[in-house]
Amino acid sequence: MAVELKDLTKVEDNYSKWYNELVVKAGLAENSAVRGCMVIKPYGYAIWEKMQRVLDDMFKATGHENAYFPLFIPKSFFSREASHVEGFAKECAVVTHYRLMNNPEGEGIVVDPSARLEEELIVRPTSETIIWNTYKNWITSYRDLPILCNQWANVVRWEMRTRLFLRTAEFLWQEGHTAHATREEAEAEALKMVNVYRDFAEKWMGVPVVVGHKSPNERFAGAEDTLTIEALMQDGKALQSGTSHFLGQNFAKAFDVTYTTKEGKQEYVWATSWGVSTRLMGALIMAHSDNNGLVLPPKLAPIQVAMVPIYKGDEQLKEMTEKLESIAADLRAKGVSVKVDARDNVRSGFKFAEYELKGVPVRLALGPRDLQNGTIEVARRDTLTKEVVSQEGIADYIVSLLDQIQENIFQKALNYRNSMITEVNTWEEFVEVLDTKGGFVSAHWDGTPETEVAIKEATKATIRCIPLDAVDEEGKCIFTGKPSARRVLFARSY
RNA sequence: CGGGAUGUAGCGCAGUCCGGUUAGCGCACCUGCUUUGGGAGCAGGGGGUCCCAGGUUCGAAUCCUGGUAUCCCGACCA
Repeated sequence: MAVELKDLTKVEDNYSKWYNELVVKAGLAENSAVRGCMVIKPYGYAIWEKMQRVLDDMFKATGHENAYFPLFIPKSFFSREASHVEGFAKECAVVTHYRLMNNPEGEGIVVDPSARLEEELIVRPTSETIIWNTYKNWITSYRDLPILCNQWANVVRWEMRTRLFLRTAEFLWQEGHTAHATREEAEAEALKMVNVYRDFAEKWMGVPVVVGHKSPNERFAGAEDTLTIEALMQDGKALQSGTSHFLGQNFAKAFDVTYTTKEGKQEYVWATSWGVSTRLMGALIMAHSDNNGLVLPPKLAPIQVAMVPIYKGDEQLKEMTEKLESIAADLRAKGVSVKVDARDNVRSGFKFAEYELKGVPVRLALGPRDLQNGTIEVARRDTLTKEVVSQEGIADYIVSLLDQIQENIFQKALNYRNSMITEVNTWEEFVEVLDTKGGFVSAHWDGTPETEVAIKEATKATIRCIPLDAVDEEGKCIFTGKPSARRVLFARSY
């Protein structure tokens, strides 16, 4: 597998190609025979599995349970919440028939026209409606609340244009759906979960994110408030990486979900929903990769340490491999995932390049010279540096090195991200920064949807979020000059 | 759905304009020998409904008509 990555460039369309090439060549995923859908290959899926496990633990630790709801949603459920259906209607896959038959007029198989469903089924683009239709049966009293459920599932959104991991017609995700007795409790839940996402992105993926509110234009269809984590990619575009919605009583009203309070009154239930998807894989790839390929944070890397023997002849191969296996055993005992690569059909230089492409954080190489000196070569993926160290205490050394790499990857991304938040006060500056530098632009906005739309039409930039930690600051909208109370973050985005 | 491009071996492509040997190249794959501290070299070998259907022709990967698929740029993207 000879691999040559093109230069990583900041030029927008080249970056797209580069990204796509990287995803395919690193063995993460590929386009499938089905339009807009992707095949996640074992190496990519291993990363996703690790993400799943960590997130799942975080959900459990915050009191949530897993459940599963149907893939198909009756059309009538789907249309109960007006703004919800409006937001999703244009991208739904619809099941209309339930049977095939042999083609009576020739070869092949055709849809049996007599097997038309009385009511069409929507392949879920998100599960609020089917879940709230179910919650109706689960909730009668304040004693039934809160309900804190999460679902791991696939969903389908028939997008016009798709990109591996970032926007695929089918994608994997988790969606949490909670029901609460009070507005305050539901709002706190939405905030709690967006902070879980922030922790996961920063501590596990090494991707710094800005947490904030979406503007009304960018809000989830059917939500009263949408909280988001926004990450910045290396080409200066933002990526919405996870969202947590306060749904108010919209779905409770649409599905008539009420409960009896302690005082015996009937009240509508308050709701949240929150989700992250395989899009996080895209964020992981685009936040850290370099011209040699992926750079994976140790905490999510399927292989944390790759070991490559340097040898001549079978005897040396055996000798080096044995030594490496014994070091590997020490590392495995400390919970490190290790691959000893004793393949004899590719040369060591090839293996080096391959593990770099795949983003393996640490590579060890052991040759006759090392065996004689009691040393081993340690190469870091994040800095692309190599050093020769003693085999003495190597396992502990590697364990702490992995921590250092995790931290370094995050710091590097954080420094970059911080350097890419630019405050501007005039329209000219705003346009200039977007066109030349990219990244987040912190600017005043008059708070109206009309202005946001106009800015989007003029520059393709949208409000990524109104940061939670935005300080109150009097200013004038860069577009209309009307008064504004705080800055918001604009960016071009995926 | 608009604008542009492409479909030839697992992948990437040449050949198509101007029809004519047995359809070719690189990578990958298989065999052998030599190599091995950063993507090995040499020799040999296997693999093709040239996207599909129809037409023109003595003869079509190549020309014509229709279909279809994919990609890029827009539109779309809670």
